Amino acid sequence: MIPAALSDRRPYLRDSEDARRAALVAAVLDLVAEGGVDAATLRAVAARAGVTPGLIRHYFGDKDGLMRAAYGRMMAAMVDPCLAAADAAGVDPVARLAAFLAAALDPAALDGRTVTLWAAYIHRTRHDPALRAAHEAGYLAFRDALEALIAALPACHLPPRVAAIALNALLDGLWLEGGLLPQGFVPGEVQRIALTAAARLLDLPELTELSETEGP
Amino acid sequence: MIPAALSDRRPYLRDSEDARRAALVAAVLDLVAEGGVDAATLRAVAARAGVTPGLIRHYFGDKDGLMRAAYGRMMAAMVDPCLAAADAAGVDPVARLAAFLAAALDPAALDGRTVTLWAAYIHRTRHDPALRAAHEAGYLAFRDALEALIAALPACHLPPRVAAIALNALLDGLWLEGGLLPQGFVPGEVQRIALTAAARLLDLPELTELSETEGP
DNA sequence: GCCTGAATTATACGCGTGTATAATTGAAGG
DNA sequence: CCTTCAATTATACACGCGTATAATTCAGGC
Repeated sequence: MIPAALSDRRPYLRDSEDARRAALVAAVLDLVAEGGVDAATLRAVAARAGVTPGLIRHYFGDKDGLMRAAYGRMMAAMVDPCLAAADAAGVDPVARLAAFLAAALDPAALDGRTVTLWAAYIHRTRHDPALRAAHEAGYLAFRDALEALIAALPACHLPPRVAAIALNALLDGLWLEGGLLPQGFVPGEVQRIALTAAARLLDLPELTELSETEGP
Repeated sequence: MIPAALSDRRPYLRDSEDARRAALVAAVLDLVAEGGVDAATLRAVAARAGVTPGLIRHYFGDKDGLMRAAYGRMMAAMVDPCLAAADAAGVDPVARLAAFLAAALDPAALDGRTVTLWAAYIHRTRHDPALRAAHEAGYLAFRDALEALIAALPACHLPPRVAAIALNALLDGLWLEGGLLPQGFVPGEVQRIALTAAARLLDLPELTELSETEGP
């Protein structure tokens, strides 16, 4: 046996399969957000996850498998908090909608990192059928949730589908602009605009004061 | 002199500097739209433009120079038609706005190719200062034009800045969704939703019939 | 009618990539 | 205690990339 001091072989550390998969996926998302898809080379991913490139092949088969897993994780991280916020807001339809909107444009989600990450994947969704399916599923889940929230509203003069599409587009656009040009808005402005515009689209009384109920 | 039949050297064809730059930039945009940024290698770009990789270096210095030029061209192709449509619509503020909106969501602009192209560049705008400046300039030009159109409107209960941001976000989102999920909408639906939502946001009478004045 | 110089092509280099396969490690079962 | 097998690392390979530089071709000035 070769003494540790003389062997430059990387120490052999075991871990659970779940932990390894999670670490590798997290490394991909970090790298993509920092330097674009190009930065997420297998070697860089492995280094950040503290393992060796071969392990990626062991767990994900090839690079496409890794990227697909990372994309699924990203979509969940974007959509789930909004659904959870609505559910946590109780039963009042207006409060539920306001909570959903506020969560969608939460400063954490508005981070340019997330937008960059999302954009970096978009072009792949057009050519990779698996990614495309994941994209459509996530997008429609979000829009359907929005449509359900709108349908539960007391009075809305627009068909729920139309209102959901328009409101969803408004959220997407604000999320995009807020994430890409953070210094173009004063803090909280993006959320306020979303609530104002949503109120006008849906014939609702002003929603803005609802979001300011988070006192210290 | 070696007979042409024996020389496999590519025929030497001269062209103007403008034509060469335009051909190379067009080749970049085509390739990026088709296969993402990865597909736009210097060799592939040169082949599509009918030249040799060395020419790219001659005209653009390095790959970054090429990509910057292509980005500027893309932004102009997205923004200019909207400005032109508004100017061509005469002096009525409402007609001008409707024309601008319709142009922004024109089927040609709504092509998934354009969205893909745009997304493919986004992550670079976060790290490349020159691209970032180009992005901000194009974005703000668009939004300022929108704000000017809104400010000229007869009555608007929203501050022009807020209305412009919201409407711009709505356009961005619809453009995104329409381009990425074309089969998720019936033809013309995206434009109709944009006009309906804009009318509600701006306290305007319905705008939808304005876009249907294009009879044969 | 040559000669200069820009436009264009050709070739070579070094590097990093994804993939494949072999070598090692350690834990669990008999 | 030994065997077995999955988890992990190490090494090798072939390829395409961006860049650099040298060789060619053509047009215009003298």
